Amino acid sequence: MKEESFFELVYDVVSLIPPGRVTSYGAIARYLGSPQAARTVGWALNKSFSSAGFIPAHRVVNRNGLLTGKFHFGYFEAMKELLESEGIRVDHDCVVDFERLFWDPSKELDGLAFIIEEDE
DNA sequence: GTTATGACTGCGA
DNA sequence: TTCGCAGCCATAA
Repeated sequence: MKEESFFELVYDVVSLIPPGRVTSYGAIARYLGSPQAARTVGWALNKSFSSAGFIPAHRVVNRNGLLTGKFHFGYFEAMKELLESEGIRVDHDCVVDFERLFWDPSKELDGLAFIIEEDE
């Protein structure tokens, strides 16, 4: 069963991001096997608003820790407030201590009984 | 069916 | 240092 597409996997990974943590599009994409498919990750999140349940897309930022998709949340401070609500400090649309809060699925989920990457 | 775009990333000049 | 281009997957027109 792992017929899930790249698209579906994004939802799974993003949904697994623990509160107070953030990750990058490239990290997710890399975990899925295509580090350069980060664009698709962002695109998936864009649809997440009208697709799957709630996707903590606010925990997903670009490699610089910059809230690049903030303007997709309705208003610019929405993403920031969501992050601060989880204890993540955001300064000028940039995640503070981004590398410290960085949550890498290929690391955190490495070895865990995840849903994908185990169809063999 | 093809073409264009998108919340990205990495490398080259 | 900054600027520009190419690559990846999926959706929309």
